[in-house]
Amino acid sequence: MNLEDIAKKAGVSRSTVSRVVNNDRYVSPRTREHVMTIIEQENYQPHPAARALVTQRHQIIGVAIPQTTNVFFGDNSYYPMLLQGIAQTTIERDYAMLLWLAQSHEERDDFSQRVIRNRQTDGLIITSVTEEDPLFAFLIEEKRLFVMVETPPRLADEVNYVTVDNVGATAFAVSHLVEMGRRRIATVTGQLNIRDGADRLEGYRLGLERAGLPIDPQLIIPGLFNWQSGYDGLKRLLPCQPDAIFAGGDTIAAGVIAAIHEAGLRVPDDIAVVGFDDLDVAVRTQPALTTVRHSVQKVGEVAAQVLIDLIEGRVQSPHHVLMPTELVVRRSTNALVETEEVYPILT
Amino acid sequence: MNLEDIAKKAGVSRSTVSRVVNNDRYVSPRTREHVMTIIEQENYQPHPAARALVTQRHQIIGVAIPQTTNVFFGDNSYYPMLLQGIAQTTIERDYAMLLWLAQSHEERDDFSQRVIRNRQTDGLIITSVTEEDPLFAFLIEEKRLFVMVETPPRLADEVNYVTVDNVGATAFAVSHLVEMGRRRIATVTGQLNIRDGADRLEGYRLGLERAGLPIDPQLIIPGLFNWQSGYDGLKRLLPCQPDAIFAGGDTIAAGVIAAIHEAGLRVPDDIAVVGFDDLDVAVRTQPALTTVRHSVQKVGEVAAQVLIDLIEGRVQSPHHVLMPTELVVRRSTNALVETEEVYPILT
DNA sequence: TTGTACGCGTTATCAC
DNA sequence: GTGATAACGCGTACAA
Repeated sequence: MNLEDIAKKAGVSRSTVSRVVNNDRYVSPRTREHVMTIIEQENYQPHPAARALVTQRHQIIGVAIPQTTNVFFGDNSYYPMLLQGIAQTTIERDYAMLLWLAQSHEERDDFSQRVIRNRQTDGLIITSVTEEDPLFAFLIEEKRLFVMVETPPRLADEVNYVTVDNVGATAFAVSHLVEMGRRRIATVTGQLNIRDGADRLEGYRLGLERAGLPIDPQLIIPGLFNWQSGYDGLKRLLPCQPDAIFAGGDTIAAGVIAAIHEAGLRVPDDIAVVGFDDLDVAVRTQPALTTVRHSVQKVGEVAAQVLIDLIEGRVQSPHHVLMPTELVVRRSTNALVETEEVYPILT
Repeated sequence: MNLEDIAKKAGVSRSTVSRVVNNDRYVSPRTREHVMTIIEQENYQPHPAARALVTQRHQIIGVAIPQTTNVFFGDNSYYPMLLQGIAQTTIERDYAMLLWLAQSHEERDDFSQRVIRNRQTDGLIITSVTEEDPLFAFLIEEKRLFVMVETPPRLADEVNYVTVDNVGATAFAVSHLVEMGRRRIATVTGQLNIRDGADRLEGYRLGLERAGLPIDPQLIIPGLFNWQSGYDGLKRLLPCQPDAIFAGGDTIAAGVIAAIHEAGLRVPDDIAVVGFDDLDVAVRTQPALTTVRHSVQKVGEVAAQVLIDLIEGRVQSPHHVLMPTELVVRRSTNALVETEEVYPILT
């Protein structure tokens, strides 16, 4: 079934059917209705490839995740939530989503090439890009349309992105620890070559500075966004006797808490813990975790909206969005809290 | 840059360039090499829509996950692992992956329609389909090419699928509990309208039967594939004084273990626990979890291989694959085990 | 308001 | 081996 067939059945020309399909104004209500009946009766669908060939639009957006396997499906619901958000928007806007998952670190160049060479998408959403990632460089070089879901490693004012104020939110979280009477505040970071990781470390420093506290390099443990880093990190910190830990992510925080318990110490009495992201795990630690909440799903939604708006020329490049965050205070920093107290973080 | 342009630069016809691009035999080595240089020099890529229009192939496979949001990104790395496996194969076979994520339960019909009506894929991989899922019915009705990654809810001998022997593996796990001296073996199941959930319950029954143990309905708690179900499930089981729990999934098992500890009991001394899947969480419970291991990632890989083989006519429908499983014995059932012992499960 | 005619970039089928 | 040429199914100026 194609335009021609429908046209014949309806006794009109191909163009008229095409107009009906594309909601063109110049069709009389009668013919429109008539053609519509035939279309529905025959369950006709325009052929996407034929349409793409002439419009040069595919109604598909790509999502590229250049992280290695273990990060993607590690103990970590970040990517699924992001994808869910993107999916939401694509459905609303009648697009489809092409997903690119990197396999191993070694094939990074291969992966980038593959994503770039593919021409079946109208634009790209990318995340977790490290500074030296070839994908980023290629996209810039080829002048491709893309939106990042974190602050770009460079060219921040030329690139489209949607992110949260990692620096400000972390500083706010650190201030909270100070308010709770903590003075030896340590941190276990996520990957520092990912912007989110680096920015949170910067926020940690900013928070200490604002409180007039010194920055002790011994209290800064670089890690990855996973449980093990938190666990190992705390063990390394113990000799320095910290009274609070800011973890670069909630899964890190979960590892930290496990290690604190294993050392026979109590949370928050001996060491308070703050995380970032408010993942599922945050309400499941013992005690529940104080953390910075931001909706990863919402970030995904907005990123897809921005990308599609760019594709359809509704907005201009570069386009930047900063999503709001809030501090969710639970018992890992304040034993007196009922279940949780939520404070908006102004940036 | 299109075929025509390349042809002009190379001083040959469009057809010749096309032959070079598609590795046709009937091109002399000289011309092939010559054309190749131009192609690489111009960084030429055939336009996928134009190609799809004539070949009726898109080189894209679709993946549809009709589960609601919370299941997809819940405390559960099943889907990410599956996607990673599928991605691996699509990259190897030079395909791309279109991902469909359902939003809410209510829009299930909408979702199915959307997946079905889209014509940009050459075939579909679907998972977590409940018996009454409209997607399954639509796919059958429209005679679309698809592969399931679990046993189909019906028409099992007509539908392509890749799965593990849930029944046999679970029975084996239950036998292991019996060998360890357990007699009051309870279970907390996953969704019973998903085949994996139902089959594991059947395996539980089979395992008890083989051991000559009675089946006590009070010891069977239906749940979902999540932590909370395990936690709540155990609380309901406590009055029945079970000495072992088979959990329908590892995340359920993690919830079970947490609740056991909260009740002041010990694992495995008072209650032994077995899970299914060997997710990351399995080595992180206290004590580490005995579980049925099967590579979800591998299942994804194979499912994509089967689908692409079907698309390319390398194999015939219906095609069925049963993936191997093994029992990983850790301390949640046997306190004497060093770290783990692995036993293949023959089916 | 409707129809005609052309082009989008390929592959496939012929001649040569 | 190579080169014309006809599809593939659609959108869209332009003519009517």
